[in-house]
Amino acid sequence: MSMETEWVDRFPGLSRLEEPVKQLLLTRSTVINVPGGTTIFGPGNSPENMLFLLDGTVRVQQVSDTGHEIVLYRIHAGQSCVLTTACLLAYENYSAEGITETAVQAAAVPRDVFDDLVAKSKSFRNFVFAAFSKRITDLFLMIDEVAFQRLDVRLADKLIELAADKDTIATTHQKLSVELGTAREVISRQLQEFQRRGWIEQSRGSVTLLDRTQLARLADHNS
Amino acid sequence: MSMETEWVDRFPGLSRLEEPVKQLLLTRSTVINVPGGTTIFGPGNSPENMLFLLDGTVRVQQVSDTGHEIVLYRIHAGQSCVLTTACLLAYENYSAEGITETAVQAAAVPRDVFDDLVAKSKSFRNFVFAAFSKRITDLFLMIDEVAFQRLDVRLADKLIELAADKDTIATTHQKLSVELGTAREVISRQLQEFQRRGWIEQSRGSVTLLDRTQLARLADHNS
DNA sequence: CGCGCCTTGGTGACAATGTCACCGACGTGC
DNA sequence: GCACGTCGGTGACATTGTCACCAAGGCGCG
Repeated sequence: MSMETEWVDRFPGLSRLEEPVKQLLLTRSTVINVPGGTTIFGPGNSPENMLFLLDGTVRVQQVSDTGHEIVLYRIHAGQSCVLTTACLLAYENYSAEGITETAVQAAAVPRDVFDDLVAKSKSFRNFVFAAFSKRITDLFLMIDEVAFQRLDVRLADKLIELAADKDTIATTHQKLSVELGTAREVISRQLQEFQRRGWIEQSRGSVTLLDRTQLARLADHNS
Repeated sequence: MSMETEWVDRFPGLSRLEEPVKQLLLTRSTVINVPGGTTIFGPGNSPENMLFLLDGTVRVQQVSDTGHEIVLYRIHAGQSCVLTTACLLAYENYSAEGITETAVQAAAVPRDVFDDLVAKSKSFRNFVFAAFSKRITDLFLMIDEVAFQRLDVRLADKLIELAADKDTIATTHQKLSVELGTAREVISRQLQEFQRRGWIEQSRGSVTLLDRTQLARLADHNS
């Protein structure tokens, strides 16, 4: 019970909203649970609700008409799908899709409630615009990286990001190539080079970081 | 006089707003004129107003910390700087800058008026969110192009875009390389190849399209 | 178990693109 | 005329992308 009545307070960006706004969010939203590996939205599959992620992560990626894939960004617990949903509402024909990477718990807010909140609460407006701004500046950074950053630097950076607090990443060369928008062979060669230097260890379907310091040094060098 | 009182009606996205909203926009905004080549916003230079472009174009580009530059998008007459301005307000430390490519006439709307309009008018909200969505989907497309599209295809596409209705483009290889986020030498080689095929003609500081059909065929082939 | 079949990763050859160093041609200001 | 900066050309080389193909591991199924 307390789960459904207090999720707003556990949401970093929303906890400072006015009390009536919180109540509106709580009473008019539905908490949903989605298993991992589900496609939440994608081409021809627009969601009718705005989602606020309470737990889990959603991966947003894009399939090019050339058949290539690239991961655009991730939505973590405490963030909202506002922009993606808004995009879908405005432009049907875009190719990005959102996939749950883990089991996800989210609060679904209907479109009209969202519009109502934007109209009535200045702090909610700030929250929404801040989310948009953050996303756009992140996309700017991503364009810069894809266009100008060396691949070894980007891979080292991505390995550290994916490892988080663990030392072993359960992933394949293929998945890593989608993360960076490159080819599987290229990832294989770079990982071999990292392994040759003793920075990582590989086995089928997993990469283990041995020397995080050196990886970080490479990643930060030109970032 | 009629210029200052009717710009809202000449603005495609705003002409269908409610009458009171239009009045608010007109009375609380200032029409400004800026010469070409001016940096409207950039690092450490946040504008305090939202701009609605009445005439001219603004080029938004980014300087990487590696020294590379890339053009992110352009704002044309009839569009607004909403998102760029919003971004600047939220995150000071980003590296994009906006430069007027021609003499520009714009309506400047103070931040509090903008906020007021978002609160009061549903159609204005739709206008703003549509602008954000369009920008984000365009950035998605750009990431796809930078990551996966061949350079000859992108260059052919860009040449056609820059030519618009004319046949001769006044630009340098250096500027074209910034448009695509690549190196000047690469542009030089590609243009030589296009010239060898008889598709274009070059002279110092200008490119003339001779066979737009072939260029378009290359550009559309994988787009 | 043996047998397909898919996934995962390795490899070499080659193409496309990026980087670097350097050059000459052109234009501008003095 | 001369110095200087901009513009574009060139060759050598490094990095990255593409393609074709291969071998090992895992999985289901008779």
